[in-house]
Order: sequence, then C-alpha cells, then structure tokens
Amino acid sequence: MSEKPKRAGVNLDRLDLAILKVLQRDNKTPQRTIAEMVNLSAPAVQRRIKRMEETGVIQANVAVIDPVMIDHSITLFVEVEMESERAEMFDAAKRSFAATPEVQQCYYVTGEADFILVIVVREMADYEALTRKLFFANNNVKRFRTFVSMERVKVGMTVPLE
Amino acid sequence: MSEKPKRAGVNLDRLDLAILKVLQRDNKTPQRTIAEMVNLSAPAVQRRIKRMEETGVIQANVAVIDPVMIDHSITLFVEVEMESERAEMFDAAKRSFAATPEVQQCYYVTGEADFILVIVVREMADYEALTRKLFFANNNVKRFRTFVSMERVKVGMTVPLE
DNA sequence: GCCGACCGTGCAAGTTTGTTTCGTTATCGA
DNA sequence: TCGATAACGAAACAAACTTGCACGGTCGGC
Repeated sequence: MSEKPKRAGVNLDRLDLAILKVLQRDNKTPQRTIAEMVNLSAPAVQRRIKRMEETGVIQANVAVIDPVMIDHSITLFVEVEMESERAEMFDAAKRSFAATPEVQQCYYVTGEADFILVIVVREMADYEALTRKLFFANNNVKRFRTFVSMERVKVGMTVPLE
Repeated sequence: MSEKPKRAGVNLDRLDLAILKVLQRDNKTPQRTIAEMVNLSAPAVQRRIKRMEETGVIQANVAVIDPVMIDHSITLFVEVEMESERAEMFDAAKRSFAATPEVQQCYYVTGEADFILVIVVREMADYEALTRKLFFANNNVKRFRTFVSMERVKVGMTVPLE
C-alpha cells in the first residue's frame, strides 16, 4: 500500500518536492549539498532534476534581477476588460499580450476584469505607446485601469510545496 | 554600518547588461559560452557576475516551477485599499503581507488601490483563511477586491535591458 | 610629460561541481 | 520462481568554476 501521489500527470514523490523546494530558492545549490539534505546521492539528485526539467515541472532556471538597479524601470498593473465574450477575441488578445516583451505577466481572470497584466517599462512614454498598441488599437478592449507600482514590497515566483 | 548603496547608482556597462540578458533567461549558461557571446574571457564574466550578485543587481538564482504541475494551485489577485494614510499603518500591512508565504508578490501602488497582491494557494479554503488573517483582522483594510486567475497566459520576471 | 595607483583583463593552474558508468538491490507481474 | 524494470550508490570522468599572477590601459598628481 504505497501511496502514489498523482500530480497533474507527473508523479512527484516527497524527495522531488524537497529538491524543488531548494531549487526554487537557490538553483545554484550544489547537487552534493542537496543530496545530503534529502538523504540521496548526487547522481540520484541529478537524475531527478533532469527528469523534472524534461517533464516541464521545472520550467526555467533564471537569475532574478532587481529592476530598481536598472535605470528607470517602472512596474505597472493593468486590469483589462473586454467588450466581447467571444473566444477568438480572447485568444487574439492573449496572443497580443504574450507577444509583447514588456508584458511580464498576463493572467486570464474572473471578476470585474478579464485580464490582469504586469508590465515593466523604462519610461512612462513607453507605457503610453504600449497602451495605444495593446488597448486603443483593439476594439474589443472596453476598459482598462492602470496602477503604478511605487514599491516592490515583495516579489517571488515560488509555489507552495510539500 | 555595512550599508550598501541602495540607489540605482551601480554603474553597469554594456557588457554587464549583455551578461544579465543571458542570465535572466537561463542562469545555467556556462560562463565560457557567455564569454564568447560578449567577447570576454570566462574569468572576466565570472567576476562581473559575482560583483552583480554582491551589489544586489542579481537578487537570486532560482528554478521556475510550473504551478500547474503541482497539485491544484490557485493564483489570485487582490487589490487592497487602506483606511488610513498613516505611514505606520502601511508599514504594518507591508510587513504582514511580506511575512505571509502565500503572498508571492506585493506591490505598493498608486490609484484606486494601495496594494496589489499576487497570492498562490492550493485550495480556496486556504484563501478564505488568508482573507480573515490579512484583511478582516486588519481594521485598516477598507476594501479588497479579488480576481481569480483561470489561466497563467504568461509569467516572467525579466527586466527590459539594453 | 612622467609616474604611480587603480582597475579590469587574459592566461594558466588548481579546485569544485556536474555527469557518466557500472554493479547492486528492490519491486512487480507473468 | 523468474525476468524485466526502475532506482540507487560508489567511483571514475569531464566540465565548469575559481584563484593567482602579470600585463596593459586610464587618471590624477607631481
């Protein structure tokens, strides 16, 4: 009676989760170090990491850069409300948003808005240009509300594990 | 008094930016490879990376995990409006939000809201518990609006470089 | 103009880390 | 019981990172 946790098509046991927990905090941690933390050998850890990268559990390995250190970077939130409910309109908008480099995050949501965007630009003029391209040029955008971030109190992309 | 210059006064030349551009896409890229790309030697690249890590330009090196692969994870947006304008109330809220693991991102913003939160939980019941703890238990929270993410169309944390 | 401190670089070891190989063990189903 | 599969650890191996050192520019004072 061994419990086999089923997770969205991929089986991850508690060792995998323990490894993920380390990697999503610091993916430069040596495999040997992880190995002793989870009571495995380095090759075992290496194989599990490789497998999780191949199956897409680990989507990417990235350096997190402080935008404040880069001259003039502004973070903005935008709630976008669409005119039509038709699926192809949403798909078009999604593709448009996803294809824009300044759009860091795009979520399709329920509630008073249809999309929420997180946008990072260097100057407000860049954002104004973006609004023309993304919103005013799109007839299906009924309304959009912008919030300007004054401070990144906390930023993370971690997932609750265990 | 080991206070670092938190201002955006760190001088990054074109080479640093080129290196960052690579690392924020894939920080596992060998230094030797980066070196060829930017026409430097591997040690030079290594020293620049180390310096940027020490000065805080590079905040962290992390593995990005697909939340969809981890059980049922729900992403939520919350606009929080505060009652009082007093600074200590904001600070208390900031500390409260930042200290909550489920709060992935917290931004202090201008506009009709004061804070915008990105929250990731496993179940809605978890979120309800959070609302009690973060919002209802705090008298200074005047109002909050929740958006439930149905789809992560795009997720990134990159900064516009060059 | 000259000199010296400073900074960043490349090269060449030296060290750490990641990867592969291989033999062993455990589990499951025929 | 037997054979297949999967996962493991130890050790050998390959690759990457790190350090020491000398060289060449730049800048400010003499």
